[in-house]
Amino acid sequence: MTDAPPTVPSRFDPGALAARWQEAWERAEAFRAPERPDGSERFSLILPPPNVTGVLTLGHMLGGTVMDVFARYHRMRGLPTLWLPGVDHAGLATQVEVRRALAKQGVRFEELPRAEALAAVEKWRVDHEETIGRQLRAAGFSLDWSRYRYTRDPGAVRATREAFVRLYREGLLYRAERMVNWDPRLRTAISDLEVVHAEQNGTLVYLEYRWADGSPGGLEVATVRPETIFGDVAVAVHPDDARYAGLVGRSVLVPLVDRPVPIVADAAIDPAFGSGVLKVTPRHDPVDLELFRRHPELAMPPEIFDPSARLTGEAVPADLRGCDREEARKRTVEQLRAAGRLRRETPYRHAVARSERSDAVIEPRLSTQWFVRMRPLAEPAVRAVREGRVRIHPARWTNTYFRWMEEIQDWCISRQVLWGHPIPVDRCRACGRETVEVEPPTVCAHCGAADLEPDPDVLDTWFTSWLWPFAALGWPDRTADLDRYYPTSVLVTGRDIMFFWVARMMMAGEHFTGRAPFEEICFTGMLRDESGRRMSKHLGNSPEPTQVMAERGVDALRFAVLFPNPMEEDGPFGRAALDGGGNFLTKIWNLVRFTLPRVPPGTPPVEGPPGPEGRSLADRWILARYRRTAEEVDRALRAFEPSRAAAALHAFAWHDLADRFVEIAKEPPADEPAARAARATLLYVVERTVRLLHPFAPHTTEELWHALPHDGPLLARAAWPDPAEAPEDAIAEAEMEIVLETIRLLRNLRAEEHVPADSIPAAWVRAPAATRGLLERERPTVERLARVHPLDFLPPASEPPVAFGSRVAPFGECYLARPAAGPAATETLAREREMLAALLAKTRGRLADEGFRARAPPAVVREAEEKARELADRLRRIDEHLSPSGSEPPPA
RNA sequence: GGGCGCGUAGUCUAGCGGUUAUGACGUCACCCUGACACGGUGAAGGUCGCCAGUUCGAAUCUGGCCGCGCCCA
Repeated sequence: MTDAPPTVPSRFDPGALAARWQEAWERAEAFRAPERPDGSERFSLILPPPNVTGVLTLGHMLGGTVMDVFARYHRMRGLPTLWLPGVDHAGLATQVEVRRALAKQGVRFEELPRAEALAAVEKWRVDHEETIGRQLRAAGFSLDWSRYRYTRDPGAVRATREAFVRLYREGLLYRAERMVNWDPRLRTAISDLEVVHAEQNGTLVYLEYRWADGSPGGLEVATVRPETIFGDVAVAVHPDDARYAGLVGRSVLVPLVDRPVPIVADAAIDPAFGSGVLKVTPRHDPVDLELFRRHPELAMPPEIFDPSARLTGEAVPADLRGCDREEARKRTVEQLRAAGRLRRETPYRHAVARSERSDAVIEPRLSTQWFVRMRPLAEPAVRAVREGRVRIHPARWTNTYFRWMEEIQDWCISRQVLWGHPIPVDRCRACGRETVEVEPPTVCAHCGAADLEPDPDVLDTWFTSWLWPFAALGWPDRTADLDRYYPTSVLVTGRDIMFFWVARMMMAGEHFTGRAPFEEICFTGMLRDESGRRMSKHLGNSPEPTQVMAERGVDALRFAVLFPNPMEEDGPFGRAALDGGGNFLTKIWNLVRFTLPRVPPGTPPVEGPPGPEGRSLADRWILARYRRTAEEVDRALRAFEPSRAAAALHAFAWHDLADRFVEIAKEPPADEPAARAARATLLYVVERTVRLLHPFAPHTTEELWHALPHDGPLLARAAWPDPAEAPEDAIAEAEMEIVLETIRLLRNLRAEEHVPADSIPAAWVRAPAATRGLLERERPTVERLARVHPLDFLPPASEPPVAFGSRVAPFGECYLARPAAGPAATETLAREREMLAALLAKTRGRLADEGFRARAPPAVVREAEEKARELADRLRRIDEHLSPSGSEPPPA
């Protein structure tokens, strides 16, 4: 209840207001999900944990806003709602950051003692964790901080070990020597997904491998990696390649070291590549490795690179040992040239694999790592989507999901880095067997010896992340939260981590809990800058969200990322979008400022729409429009299309409510019941609109709601409006359409006739009785909004007045008295005639078509006939205006 | 190379078989009208990438071509 007339400051200051309400929500624990809620419906989702070391980007703002809209919507609908926050330790990414920071101080991370290195990372983590938390709060996200989790907290540790142990015991984990993607800068294996391929200019080098038996000449072998010749075990040709028929079985000498290797035949060789002879380096090329495995007669290949991809080992000439790949390549080529073994070099464009993390060129490397067998895990995850238990939005990504799942490769999960979850495997020095337990063991499970050596590696961060939807809720324990809020309702994330994370979570969910981890998957688009480039840290074109917030406020930013961006497409973000959001919120602010003085002191909180007593056409119309909008918002939000909901509210609030209804409401009706109804309708629609906008612009609406008569402590916990409480009214909508069209035509005439702004000319409408009745009833509105006076009416059959600007509407004609002498401007009318004539010809053409009459649905034919009749009528009336034979205008 | 998607006013975008193709930004004209100039009113601006086909009817469906983007090799 309000005693004094409530007001809001005339200036909209989004900054101060946001901080105030964020604090109020947190103090009230407004977003704390009930522990043991009643009922069966609930809404839950997890925040995709941002990297603990990073900062929030605008991309996070988009995803977070989408999630917040969903969460706030369902919370207001009364569902127990959990939105769980958390951060990801992002092992490798974090270590890279810390390494870089230390390097600036002249400290080499690799040279620090293990304990010190770990402490440095841990300190970094703690510092940055706070930043992330602050940013998430500043964004206004309605997260349940009481359930905050971190991917290396004790619960996550246990969940990770549990998952590993289960997979191990189920035979879905194995340790094996495989070709992996090796990052020589970070000196660790990484997964296929962390590798990016890019075209690059290189050189194809043609080498001469001379005959081992001393015959003159040799074979020409093309390679882009001459420095790897020391790892060769063979050269290979295609078995059907006539050029080399009969040579298979002979041997050639590896240049520079003159080690003999055999010539083998293999169908995988492309005869068109280079000379059709390929060197075989099994430890450093996946294709070569496969070939090697098909040829058991070949010798075990030598290792020629150390973990930093520097040449090493007996097979490498002493003077090249210790060189990195670039250096080695240069020097090898020089030496080959000097030795006369370099036949030629040609420019060559080829795809180079780089580490996503360090940008280092990947060195394919045969090494011993832990792998997850993915195929058995993929099947249930595919089935969940195929059977419709999980739906992907936009649906077209479903195919991509299936395709990746079908071609899935085993997942390399061991990393040779310091920071992360240690691989929970201990090897017994006594018996050599592995002990794999959830609780860290002290003795060997097989021989009981207390001489255990832990596995030196750590797990890929995603090995914890893929458990997150249930691990963050307490798994492997059967907690109340897990019981209540799992599976989660929806996952919102970017398409870029569909394979990294989404698909793997699906697999983990199905495997460890027997259920898919979410019911819906929503992929958001990517934000692009004003010149259309994708925003990325790399390009430096992604502004810092907190800075953008400082410009127009957090709500403006939320609107800016959401409103112009349909979920399925990448969307532009820039000045225009931000201004669009800010301007809209200013509009809403002023809408409430207009409303407040019209709310009498002591007005109780809005409970429903005002009764029908005294309702004007405009009142009925705005209620009907409001209802349509509220229904569309509900529909869109349930269809996971938040930007459509935002667009519907934007259009309604600005154009129907502010531009039309408020303009009409400025002149209250003379009689008290009607005036009361108008005020009550205004208050009702404005209050409800503020509610509907709350999920999109929570801070601004919270502030405004408190200025309006309200009930309850916070809008964030207030009820979502039921659209059906407002009456539908198709008649009011149709009638109002005629009134607004009349106003538009008269305003149009004013502009065309250059009527001065302060002049109020007379106007006439010639229309059939029903329309005339309607416009007579609404005369004050038309007169005021069109700025004409008086508005009079002409009978339908009357001669049209001459020398007046005129417009022809479907329902009648509008005339405006011109203030000055001179011919009426008829260009617009003539242009309209032209357009209508063309349309009429087209419509008549259709009607003349036998096929159309025979095959089109009768309703469509009838519609066309109606259209033709109406167009002919309007044309006739326009012609009357253009060549008037009419009488003098009636007296003004 | 394989797959997926997208080409609609200067820019971004809605529509995805049947009205005069939607809205925003920008542009032009008029207006500081009593919540808002971060505003109001009005206007201009489009052979819906190109070519065939299906259909009584195509921006919308199909095929081809051209251009662009993304993912996977």
